[in-house]
Amino acid sequence: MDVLEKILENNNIKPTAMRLLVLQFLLNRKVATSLTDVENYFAKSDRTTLFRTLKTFVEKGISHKIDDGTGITKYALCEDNCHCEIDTDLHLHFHCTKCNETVCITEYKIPPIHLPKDYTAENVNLVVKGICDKCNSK
Amino acid sequence: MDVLEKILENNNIKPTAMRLLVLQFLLNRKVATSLTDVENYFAKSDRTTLFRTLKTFVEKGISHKIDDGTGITKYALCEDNCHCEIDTDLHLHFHCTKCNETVCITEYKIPPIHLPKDYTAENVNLVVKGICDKCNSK
DNA sequence: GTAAATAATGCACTTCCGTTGCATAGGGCA
DNA sequence: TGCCCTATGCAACGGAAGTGCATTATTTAC
Repeated sequence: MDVLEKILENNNIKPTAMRLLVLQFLLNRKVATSLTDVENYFAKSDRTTLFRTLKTFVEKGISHKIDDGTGITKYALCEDNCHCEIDTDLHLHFHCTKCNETVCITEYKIPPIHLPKDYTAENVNLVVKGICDKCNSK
Repeated sequence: MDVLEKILENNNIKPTAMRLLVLQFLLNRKVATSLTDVENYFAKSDRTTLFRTLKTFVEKGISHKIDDGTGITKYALCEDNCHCEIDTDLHLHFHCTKCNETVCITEYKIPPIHLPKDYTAENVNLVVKGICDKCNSK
């Protein structure tokens, strides 16, 4: 059986043609992807379908939403060693203001956050903006 | 001269009636404020004017934009001991998922962020979601 | 003081993105 | 084959940010 199909079925997602294509697209991209990105790539398909496909991926846990401060929701598949889908994990995302791409940086961990008394943390979103490695080496 | 006027004039903002009112409103609120919040409070005024007032405040440096992950842009005046308007400062914002309010937490600093090679950080946005002190003590 | 210039305000409208409702198509199963 | 459930596609909605332009207010020049 196809690797892509396996990924979907392992997460209780019926492997339709569209979903396999979107999954492959996300796998090939190393950066966080917006609905519009997917939409532009699959010009033939409907936005709603793609929207719901991404939503399904998030709900089933093979992808996670990223809020990188641009106001546009991004999606990224978690790598094997990335546990971004777990609420208690600390997400570190880097948004390059030059190429406008957002990447999930998994190799550097976020130090624990200290909060004032009586505050309870459920989720942490850390977005660093700046220039990415590719743009810096140009 | 009025304190409010002084604040505006010190930052090269012409102190119009509307701006003074918005400034006062922001001063009284201890939490981050969205355009809609201001709009609802000043029902008589036009949204565009309020939008541009907030924009002016940000441009002139007496307020800063907050992206708390709700998708709605918030604004907050910096307190005297808060340097949120400077790019190099590390912003820590707390969004309560119960009362839906976002506050600027200035008393706890963010540890320095380590990035992979060739990444340059210009700005850091850290949003912690959870339950705030008020909601926790209810 | 009047006129011209500049800035602020208000209204209308646009755009963008996320989202939902509903009808249709497709695939699995009795 | 026929039924059912899910996925898909089309249309439309809604919220929020933002823009263009005419009007009003305020400052500046004469």
